[in-house]
Amino acid sequence: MSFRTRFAPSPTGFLHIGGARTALYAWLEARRQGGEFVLRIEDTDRERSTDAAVQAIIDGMAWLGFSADEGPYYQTQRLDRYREVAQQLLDDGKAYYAYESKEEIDAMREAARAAGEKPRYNGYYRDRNEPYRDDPNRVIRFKTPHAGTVVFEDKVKGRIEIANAELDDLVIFRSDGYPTYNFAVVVDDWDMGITEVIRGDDHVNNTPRQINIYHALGAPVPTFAHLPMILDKDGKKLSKRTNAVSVMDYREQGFLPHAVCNYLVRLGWSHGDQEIFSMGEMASLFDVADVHKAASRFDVEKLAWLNQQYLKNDEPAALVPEFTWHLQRAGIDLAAGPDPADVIVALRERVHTLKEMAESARIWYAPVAEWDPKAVHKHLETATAPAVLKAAREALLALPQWQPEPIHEVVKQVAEKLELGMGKVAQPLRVAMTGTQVSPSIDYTVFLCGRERAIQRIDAALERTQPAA
RNA sequence: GUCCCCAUCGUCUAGAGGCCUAGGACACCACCCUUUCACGGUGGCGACCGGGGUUCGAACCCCCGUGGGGACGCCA
Repeated sequence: MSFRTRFAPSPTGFLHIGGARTALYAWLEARRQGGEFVLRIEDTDRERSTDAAVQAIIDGMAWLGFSADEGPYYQTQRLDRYREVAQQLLDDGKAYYAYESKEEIDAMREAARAAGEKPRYNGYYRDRNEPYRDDPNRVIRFKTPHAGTVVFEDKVKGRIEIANAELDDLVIFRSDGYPTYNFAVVVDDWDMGITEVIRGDDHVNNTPRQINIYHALGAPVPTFAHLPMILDKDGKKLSKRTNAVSVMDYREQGFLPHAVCNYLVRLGWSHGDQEIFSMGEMASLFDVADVHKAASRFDVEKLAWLNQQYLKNDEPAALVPEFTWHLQRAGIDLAAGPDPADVIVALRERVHTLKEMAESARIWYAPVAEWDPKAVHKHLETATAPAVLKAAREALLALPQWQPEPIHEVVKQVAEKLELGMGKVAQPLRVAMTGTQVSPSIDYTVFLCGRERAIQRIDAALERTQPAA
């Protein structure tokens, strides 16, 4: 049978970083195995599910650079099928109706806990064979075997064993007529021919229950791979309050989708000492079976480093669309300045994110916002600055080709002509162009201003110099 | 409380009994490069949770402890 896995989020919010990793791993695994990756929306919780969340999940995946081969399927569109399967279980005597109220069940759990046991349903209606009654508390419960042990070989966790005695008769159909998660997943994964279930390890404890249902249904049991959690920097659960949790938050912060995927794939998995993986390499090298068992912490610093690696090594043109998105977000008028690809070349070694890059780029799209007094004092109010600026102005005006290389020559020639060090020429020019003493290399800084704007800025700077004594 | 799982530098990890004086990466520090800021280069700091076994030999295997996480819903 061909390999099939799936990503099955419940649409109750954005695509968070943990879900993104689960989806990525499942997608990667499907790629390597030459199988399919199915998207299924688990929307049986009608209260919390929204269409907007479904879209957010799909958009998040698309931004990261992958998508489902099949689906999305919606559980709410498969209700008849769940009813049919539940009825079958009822007919086979493998499930039964139960009528306890919430309060009664709470009391049961309380009693079990008081007795030092796991809080469980006591199976009151299990073998009572009472006639069906139309009761508002009516649910369908699954007959979990009393004896025996469920054992499964998890691809990441290894052998996991749980005694059936630890389990109780779980509800598979709620009183509102909707199936519960543990039942719907099994029916879905069976119907959809899923051969490998890849999901978060908060589901390990559900797995034995689900395996019992597979058995009761006579369905083939898929293999399981339970991924450890992602923790925050302090080893705590990722929370909305203190961390960026939505993948789109990472976009907002200026990270490249590719860098996020690369970071995620290295979180709990490795391939020797390799740090940088193209999507293609990931797809051919990644194997869930090699994923770490322990949870790992999210380190934005390393993500930032990875992001810069991509900023530096990607083709600038390939970065332009995402960079443009940030420029626009920063309220920068693209028409008022240079080609974004040139800006990328100038800044990619100096920033870690596209957001920073957009901020730093502002100087070439809008007027100098303010003159740093220290910069002005140190580099403009000097004996040599006026001569430097005048010489540069003249040479730049006459320059046949407005390109970084010739501009660099101009700077060199001015330095030679006035018998000054490069710093004595570059710094005043830099302050003239930017109002600060920090910027990319002087040739690019001038180049990106454009000739007209560069000359204007030199004139403005000249007014701030002190007349040579 | 009960059950399940986990445990190598601050962080991500390599390590599948001798190759380990424990390797790489991020971060940090120093130096070099340099027209600023960076990039880059070189070097440094820095870990096998504790205790028992098994073995000629253990980061790797077993047991106990400790610590951490997860689950115990008519949520998924």
